[in-house]
Amino acid sequence: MMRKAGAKRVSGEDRTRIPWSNIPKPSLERLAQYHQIAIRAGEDGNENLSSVSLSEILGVDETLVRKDMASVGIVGKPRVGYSTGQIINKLEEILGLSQHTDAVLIGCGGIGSALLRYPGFRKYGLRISAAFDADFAKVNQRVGDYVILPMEKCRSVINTFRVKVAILAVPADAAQEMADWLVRRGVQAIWNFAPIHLRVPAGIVVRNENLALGLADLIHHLRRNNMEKEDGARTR
Amino acid sequence: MMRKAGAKRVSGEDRTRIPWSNIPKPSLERLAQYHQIAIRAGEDGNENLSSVSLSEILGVDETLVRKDMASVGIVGKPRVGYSTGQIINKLEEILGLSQHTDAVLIGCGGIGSALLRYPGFRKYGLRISAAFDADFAKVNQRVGDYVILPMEKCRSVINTFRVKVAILAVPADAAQEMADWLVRRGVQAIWNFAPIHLRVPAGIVVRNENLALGLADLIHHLRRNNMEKEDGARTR
DNA sequence: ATTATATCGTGAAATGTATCACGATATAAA
DNA sequence: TTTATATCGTGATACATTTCACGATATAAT
Ligand SMILES: NC(=O)c1ccc[n+]([C@@H]2O[C@H](COP(=O)([O-])OP(=O)(O)OC[C@H]3O[C@@H](n4cnc5c(N)ncnc54)[C@H](O)[C@@H]3O)[C@@H](O)[C@H]2O)c1
Ligand SMILES: NC(=O)c1ccc[n+]([C@@H]2O[C@H](COP(=O)([O-])OP(=O)(O)OC[C@H]3O[C@@H](n4cnc5c(N)ncnc54)[C@H](O)[C@@H]3O)[C@@H](O)[C@H]2O)c1
Repeated sequence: MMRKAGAKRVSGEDRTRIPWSNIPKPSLERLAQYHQIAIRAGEDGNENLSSVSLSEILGVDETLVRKDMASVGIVGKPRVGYSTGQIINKLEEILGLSQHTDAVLIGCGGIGSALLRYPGFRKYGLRISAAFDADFAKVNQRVGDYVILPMEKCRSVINTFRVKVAILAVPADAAQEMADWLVRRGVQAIWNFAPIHLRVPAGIVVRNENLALGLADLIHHLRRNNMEKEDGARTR
Repeated sequence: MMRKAGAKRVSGEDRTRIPWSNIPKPSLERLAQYHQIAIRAGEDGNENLSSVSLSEILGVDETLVRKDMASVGIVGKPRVGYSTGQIINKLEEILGLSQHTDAVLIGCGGIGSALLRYPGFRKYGLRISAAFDADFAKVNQRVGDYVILPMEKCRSVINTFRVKVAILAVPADAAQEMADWLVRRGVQAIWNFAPIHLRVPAGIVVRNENLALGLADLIHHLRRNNMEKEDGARTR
C-alpha cells in the first residue's frame, strides 16, 4: 500500500501546537521565497513589504500571501504591510535557518565544487564540515576553503561532528548506494543532486534536486508555446 | 489583479486537441521522472515497467501513475505493464526532447562551468551553442569543450543560431537585468540559477532553479523531524 | 475630527489533485 | 480449456490548495 515516508498523525488536541508542523508543501516553498525577498528588501532599505508587492514579485494571488503569513503567525498592519524584519526573523525560525546545520559533501566534481565554493548557503546556517571524494586523484586537492578528503575519513567526520546532513553530488550510479551508506552512518537528511529519486527509510529527509527535470519542464513549455503560436497563425 | 503569464484559454471545441496542451504541473514533473526511470530501466534490459514499480520508485500512488500514463496516451497491458520503449518515445515527444534545443549560457562561474562540462543534458536535446561571461579575465579561457566568449558576442550568436533558450548563471544582482536583455534579443525561455524569481513578459518561459529554496526546505523538514522525536520522547 | 483608502484577515466557494473502489483484460497456471 | 491473478483503466469520492468576497483597521489626507 505504501505509506508516505514521515507521514504525520496529528493528534487532535495539542496544546503545544507549533505552526511549522503542518505547513503545506506549496506554502512552504513560498515562505522560503518571502524570506529571500525580504532579505533583499531589507538590504535595499525597505522596512515593510505588502502582500501586494510580494504577490507581484512571485506572480501569485495576494490573498495567498496573506494566508501564508497568517499561517505562520506573521501579522501585518493595514495600509503598511508586513515588517521586513518580522518576516525574516519568523521565517528563519520556522525554516530552521537560525541554527547552524553541519553537513558533509560527497563528490567534489563539477556540481560539488560549485557548491563548496558558493558562500550563499552560509546565510541559511549551512556549514560544510568537510568534503569527500572517492577519486584518489582528487583527494588532498583544494577547492575553495576545503581540502578534499578520502572517503574512509567520512565515517569519523560524521561521528565526530555529529553530522546530520549530507550533500550528495556523485554520479547517479553511486547515489543510492551512497545514500544507504550515509543513512546507516546516522545521516538524517540528504540533499541529492544525482538525477535519480533516492529511496530512504521513513524518517529520513531527502530533497532531490533533479536539474534534468527542470530542463525537461522548460523545454516542454517552450515547445507548447511555439505550438500554440503556430496553431494560432494557422487558425486565424 | 494579475494574470498568470502564459495563461491559456482552452477553446471548448478543439478537434486538434493535443495531449500536452494541458498537463497539470505535478503530473508533468512525474512524467519527466518516468522518462528518467524508463531510460535506466531500458539500459538494465527491462522491456516493461508496471505502474506499481514506478509508484514504488517515486513513492506515489500507483493509480496516479496510471492516470498520468493515460493522460498522455501511453497504454499498458494487463499483467505486463507499460513498454519501456513506448514510455521513452512518447514522453520524449511530449516533453519536446526529441528535437534539438539550442541554448546560450551566461555566466561561467561555479555553476555555469559545471553545467558546461556536464554531458547529461545532451540526452535532453540540449545543445549549448556558446558560453559568455562579463569578466574579461575569463574570456578566452576554456571550460570543457567551450571557449568563453565576451558578452558583446552574445547578441550575434543569438541572432545567427536563432537561439531561443538561455541558461542564466550570473549573480543575483545581474540576473533580472540580464533576463530583460535576453528577452529583448528574442530569447523565449530562461533557465535561471540565480536565487531570485525572475519576472518576464507573458509568453516567455522561465524555470527558476532556486537551489537555496531546496536547502531551506531540507533544513525545515530536518528540524521538524527532530522536534517530533523530542516531543514524542517527552510525551511518552 | 472626519473621511478616504490601502491593506490586512478570513470564511465560503471554486478549482485542482490524489485516492478509492471496482470492472475489464491479458497472461500464466491448472 | 478453464481458472486464477496481476495489472490496467476510470468514474466517483475525498482531500488540498487557491481564489473570491467582504468586513475590519491603521494611516494619510482634508
Ligand atoms: N554538473 C552538472 O551540471 C549536473 C547537472 C545535473 C545533474 N548533475 C548530477 O550531479 C552529480 C554530480 O555531477 P558532476 O557534474 O559534478 O559530476 P562529476 O563527474 O564532475 O563529479 C562526480 C564526483 O563524484 C566522485 N565520485 C564518484 N563516485 C563516488 C563515490 N562512490 N563516493 C564518493 N565520490 C564519488 C567522482 O570522483 C567525481 O569527483 C551527478 O549525479 C550528475 O548527474 C550534474
Ligand atoms: N555555486 C553554487 O553552488 C550556487 C548555488 C545556488 C545558487 N547559485 C547562484 O548561481 C549564480 C551563479 O553562481 P556561481 O557560484 O556560479 O557564481 P560565480 O560568481 O562563480 O559566477 C558568476 C559568473 O557570472 C559572471 N557575471 C557576472 N555578471 C555578469 C553579467 N552581467 N553578464 C555575464 N556574466 C556575468 C561572473 O564574471 C562570474 O564568472 C548566482 O546567482 C548564485 O547565487 C550558485
